[in-house]
Formats: sequence, C-alpha cells, structure tokens
Amino acid sequence: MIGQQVADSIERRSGVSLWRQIADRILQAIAIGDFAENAALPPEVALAERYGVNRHTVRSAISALVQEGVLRAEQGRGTFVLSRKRLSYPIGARTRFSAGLQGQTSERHIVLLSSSIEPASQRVAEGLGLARGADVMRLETRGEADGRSVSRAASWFDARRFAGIDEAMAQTGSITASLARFGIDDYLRQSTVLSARHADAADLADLDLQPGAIVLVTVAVNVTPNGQPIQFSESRFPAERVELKLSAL
Amino acid sequence: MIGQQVADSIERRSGVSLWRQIADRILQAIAIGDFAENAALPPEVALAERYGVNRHTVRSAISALVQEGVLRAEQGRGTFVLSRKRLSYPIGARTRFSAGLQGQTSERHIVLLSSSIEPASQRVAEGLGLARGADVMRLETRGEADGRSVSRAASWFDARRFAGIDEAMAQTGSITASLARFGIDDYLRQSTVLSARHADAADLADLDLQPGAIVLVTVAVNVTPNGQPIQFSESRFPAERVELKLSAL
DNA sequence: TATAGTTGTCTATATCAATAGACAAATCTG
DNA sequence: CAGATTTGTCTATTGATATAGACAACTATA
Repeated sequence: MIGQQVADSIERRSGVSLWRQIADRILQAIAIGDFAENAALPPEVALAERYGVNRHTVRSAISALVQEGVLRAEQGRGTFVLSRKRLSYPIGARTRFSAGLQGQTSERHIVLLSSSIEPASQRVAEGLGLARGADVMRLETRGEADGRSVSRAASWFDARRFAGIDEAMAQTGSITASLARFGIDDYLRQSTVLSARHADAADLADLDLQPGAIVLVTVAVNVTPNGQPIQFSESRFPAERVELKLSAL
Repeated sequence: MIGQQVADSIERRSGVSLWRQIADRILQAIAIGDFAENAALPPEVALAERYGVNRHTVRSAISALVQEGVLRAEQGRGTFVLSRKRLSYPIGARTRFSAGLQGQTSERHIVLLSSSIEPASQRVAEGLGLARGADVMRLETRGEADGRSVSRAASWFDARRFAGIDEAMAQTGSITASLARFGIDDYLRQSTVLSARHADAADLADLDLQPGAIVLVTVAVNVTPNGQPIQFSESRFPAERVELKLSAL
C-alpha cells in the first residue's frame, strides 16, 4: 500500500449513495497516482471486500466511471484506467489561464459563452470599487484544455471603462489580450478566496460533469499594478480534473 | 434576491440524495450571507417550491441541519439560522494557524491526536528532500477555533532532526512554538496544492461532520528562509465551515 | 484444452429516498 | 377569540439503492 492510503470505510445513510462514494474514491486514487494510466483496477470482488460492500455496488460505481470515460471494462480481462491525472492549475499573483497550463496540455483556450450588462450586486461593487448598482459588463466563459472543460467562470468589468470587452474576448479568446486593447499591459491578482461545494445543475452542463461532482470555487479580484481593480471573477473548477497549485509570488 | 443567486435546480438520480443537495444549498446560502444570523428561513412550502421537490424532502434537509446545529426549528414560528458564516483561513507565504484566524475567533489551538515514526512514503520523501524510506515523524493534529473543529492535518518531519517534536507539540499546542525549540525562528510556505473531495469516514469523525460533507485538501511544504524543507503536511478543512483566503505575500 | 479468474446478466428481496395527502399542534395577527 | 401561517406527525405508495446468489460469457494460462 502506497503512502498513507487509509483503508477508510464508506458511510451509510449519508445522503450520498455508496456507489457514488466509491466512484469518488476510485477517481481520487487515480488522480493521486495510485493507479497508473492503462493499469488494471483490482477485480470487482476485491474492491467490494475492500470497501465492505456488495459486488453489485462496486459495479454501479465502475459503470458510472465508464460512462464518464475514466475507465474501460473488458469482459474476462479486467477494468482499466483511461483518464489522465488532474491538471495542476497555478494560482498566484500572476495567474493567467494559458500561461499556467503550459507544458501540461497542447491546446487550451477560453470560450465566451455570453455577455450582458447588469447593475453591480453588492459583492461585485465591493470587488471593483464601484457604487452598488453601477453598470457592469458580465462575461460568462469556459476554459478548455485538450478538449476537456477545466473551468467555468463569470467575470465582471466596469461597463464604462471596458465597453466592448465582450467583443474583444470573442475575437481573442484571451482575457489578457482583451485587456491589452484597453491599455492594460499588466495586472495582478489582488485577492483570491477559495471554497468547494457540490456542482449545481449549471456546472454539470457547462463542465460536462456527472451529478454529485465537486467543484472548487475561487472568487478573485484582479488589479492594475498600481492597485486599481479591473476584474472581479468567480471561477469553478471540477475537483476531479483540476487541482490548484498556489505559488506565493 | 441578492447577488446572482442562481435559482439552480436539483439533480435527480445523481447518487447524491435530494435532501443532501438541498442541505448543501442552504449551508452555502448561509455561508455566503444570504441569510443573516438568527434570520428565519423561508417556510418549508416555499423552499419545496423553489427547489421543485416535495415538502417532506425539504424537511429531511432541514432536520439534517438541525441535527448538525446549523438551524433551529420552532413549531408554529419558523426555522432559524444559528450558525456563523465560514471562517476565512488565510494561506500565503507565512501561513500560521493561530495568527491567521486572529480577530475572527476568540479562542483557537491545535490538538495533537497522535504521533508515530514511520518510513517516508514517496511523496513525503520528495516533499522533505529525504531518501524514500527514511525515518519521519508523523503528527496527526486537529485545529479548533471557538470549540469548532476547523482543520485536520497530518504533518511529517525528519525524525532525526526533529526528534521529540511530538512532545513539544503536545506541550505548546503550536507548530511555530515547537519548531522554535529546534532553532527554527522563521519558516515559509514553499508550495501548496489544493483540491477537494467528499469527506471520508475518518474526516467525518475527526471534524464532526455529517456524511456527504465536502473537505478542502491542501498539501503543503514549509521551508526555512534559506529553502531547506522542514515540514510536509496534508490538511483537510470542512468546506461548510472554512474558506481559504489566498494572500500573495 | 481444461481451469481459474474476470466481467456481464438475471432474479429476488430489503431498505432508503421521494412523493402525496391529511390533519394536529403551536404561534402570530387582526 | 378567530383565522392564517408554520412546523410536526402519520399513513400510503413509488422508485432508487443495496444485498444476495446463481450462472453465462469471455480471457489468459498452465
């Protein structure tokens, strides 16, 4: 047994079904590296014993992961790991989507899903240093790497200062490039608050997740080098595909 | 409706029961501040309609939260919010347990649960810059603030250099103070990797959580100012009680 | 080519999760 | 006090979850 892999049992009558808990464990074991890519999982009977459940329950977990494209089951041979480990997404003073994932993926970009102008809510106004109710431009975006959805975010900008930033985003596919059109050559991450929760219906659809998945949530403010807030954002990352690596810049 | 509170619906046949999903939503709404302390929740029928479920399902969610000490239900009057918002736990180059929570709580300390000497696993050895299998001291600790469990961690130290650090921890209740006894006046956080998952059986017991809860997981390395690794740790935070605030120091 | 080991399928049963409806009990308001 | 609002309790029914056992289908290997 590698590391301090705890032989933790499973919780009953928890509101989370046993098959989902086991699927979570398997996903995590893969992400941690307990199972190499293309390696065979232990046979169903062994897993059932290890988790203290019926073989059929293990089968439910596995079939969910097969559906999800993480595993491949072959009758008579075994069940094999397909999926890669989690992407490691760096967060620090200079967080950039594409720069951060360099080397880990061959292709990545941001897709603009929608944009709208709305009055600033309390927290958006605070984050951007505007009056509550002031016009803000809201961009809904999805980050993709190698065809997998790795993030889903809402960003808010001062609608007056950054009028037309939605078009810039659609054209460039990059926040950094879009801000450059408004004379912002550099920006820093001022603050990041991190939490986690179950994915809601919107997350499931946008990030192509299975129900019951967990998302990491960051709420952040980007500022110019001299401290003026320019972007307030809430991003959601699928915990099964992404981990956040904090660099203290 | 405050902010962009999405009226997101609930996922069926997800492996996560509806009542648990709704309990999660309510917890989150409280943590975000949608419901003030002592405020009344909307009546059960209203919640049922809002989430598109039966009233009994909402009642299951509420009774779980009552059990958990987050809500208080009073017949004829309504259901009220007891719990505080989430603690905001700072993470940066100088992360210290007690220093970080200053101002948010009146009382906090670290409890040493157990200690042992074991051979270093792969990742511990890498983190501490030791040979795999070298003796390391492992400390299991729980962080408490105002009587609530807010973290659960395993820490590893070079057993030769820090022989007896377990006793120091037991006496001082502080990592910083214990390290000082070994001539470490200052240390920095070199790296932090962040992920999230469902709480396992050990987490549930240690952090006094209800089954189905989510934990934030950080894996970190602390180093001396000149870069020598001294501590490798894996910490788990209950997502419903704690958020992590990243400071780019 | 046997045989052991593995995944796939079927039937049956018990428990949990969710819906539905009705009414009691407590509280608040006019 | 009367009526409206809200939580608490009960019964009944349906579907999802989990267990149990048996056997078929396929694969690898001695």
